[in-house]
Amino acid sequence: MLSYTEENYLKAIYHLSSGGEHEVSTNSIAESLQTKAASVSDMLKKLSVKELVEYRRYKGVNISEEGKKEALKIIRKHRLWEVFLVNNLKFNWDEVHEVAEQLEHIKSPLLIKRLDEFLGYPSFDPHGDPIPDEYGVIKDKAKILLKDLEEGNEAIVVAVSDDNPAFLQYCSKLGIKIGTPLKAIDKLEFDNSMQLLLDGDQKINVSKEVSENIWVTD
Amino acid sequence: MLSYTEENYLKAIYHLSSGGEHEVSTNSIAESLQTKAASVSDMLKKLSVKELVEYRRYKGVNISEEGKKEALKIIRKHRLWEVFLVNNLKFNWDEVHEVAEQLEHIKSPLLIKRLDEFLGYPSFDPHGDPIPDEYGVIKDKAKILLKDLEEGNEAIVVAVSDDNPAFLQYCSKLGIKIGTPLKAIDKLEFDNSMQLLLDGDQKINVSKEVSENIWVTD
DNA sequence: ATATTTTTTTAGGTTAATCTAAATTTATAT
DNA sequence: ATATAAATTTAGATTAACCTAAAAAAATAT
Repeated sequence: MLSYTEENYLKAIYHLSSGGEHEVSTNSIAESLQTKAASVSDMLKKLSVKELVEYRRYKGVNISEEGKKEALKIIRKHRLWEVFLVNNLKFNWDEVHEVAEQLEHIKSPLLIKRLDEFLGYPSFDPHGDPIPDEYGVIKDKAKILLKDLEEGNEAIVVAVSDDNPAFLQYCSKLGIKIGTPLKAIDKLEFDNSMQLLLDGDQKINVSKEVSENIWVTD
Repeated sequence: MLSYTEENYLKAIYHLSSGGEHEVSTNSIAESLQTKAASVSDMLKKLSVKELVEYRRYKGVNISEEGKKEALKIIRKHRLWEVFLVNNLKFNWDEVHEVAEQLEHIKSPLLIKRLDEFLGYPSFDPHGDPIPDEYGVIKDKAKILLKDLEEGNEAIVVAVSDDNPAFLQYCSKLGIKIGTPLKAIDKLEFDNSMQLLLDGDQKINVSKEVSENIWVTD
């Protein structure tokens, strides 16, 4: 049985490795979990003994297949709960992350099976992130970062970063949500901001920070 | 902010004192939480410093007003989640306690407000226990233990103990649920068992253990 | 009333998860 | 190629929650 803390480490490692493809550094884990590198070193040894990661001192870690399976279980729970909070409990999309961070650790396979059923087997959470199925399989849409959308091209918003409430509130204010059609009018060199046409009528300017946290279909 | 453990202690003390009326002994807390008396002594000192209980060495504890408030918040959450699990996720009444023991510790006032709303402001959980309102006020029905129902008297099942799945499964098997009408036909001296007429047609015999875990309206 | 039993507390230790500071390894820059 | 910087690990503490064993207090039984 994994502890709350072990689950959080696995989730962080999974995300930092973009699903297990890359090696992850001790410092990046520490930063992501708001803790110290020394604490991470300790935990990596522990996860390594449990064969959830492959760890060589000073060389970073790779998540193992078993570790990935565990991470995906937690991510599945997190995203299903987010759907519940938004669809059924009328939470705004900026209010769900923190609560889902708690709910994702509830241990009950039956609960998740029934919640999934209750929600109608959703494929995406309120921020456009794909929900792994019960076997951990993710069926995601092809997407690119808004900042990489070329000038003149049109696209549709399919996902946004989920962990910064202020960012999500700002998106709402701008009128950006999942499904919003937009066009890249102009990209400004000096500050890397972008001019966008939203919904075919509204012209807005978004900073680099914003365009790096929104994904669109090409 | 209370820890998971502190919350469990407060809840146990509240229940053992039947809502703050009685003094609670160290040993009874230890037994109820499946831990050792030494651990309880430590925790009581801690809760006492936080003024959640009034504690005098060797004299047991009384829960304070503040402690009672916290306990009721947790009990409210526990019971609301049980309603959700049974009404919406189709859990059986014997499957909800363990999961609710986890869910009750989720910290989000908005979540509970919205859950309550979503559920239609229920007053009782699936085992007939009253759900404290947002101010901690409990409106319970008058009820007596089935074992105290006098021979010849009729009554209706209004509550059952919630924490033993095997007991709840047995009740289901016997046909005992909330709302079941019954009549005390006979009380047997030698083993303290009772003969009951269920739903006006079915004759069953229940042990002392069973009749001490069912409440009825007199 | 005193001895015995029971209950409770204290003393001292363990484990998981954290930390700081120092040591070590790896990476980078001249 | 070697010095410096950066990243990482180790060493050693700390805290919360637990434990066992011994001591102390309270309850009980003769």
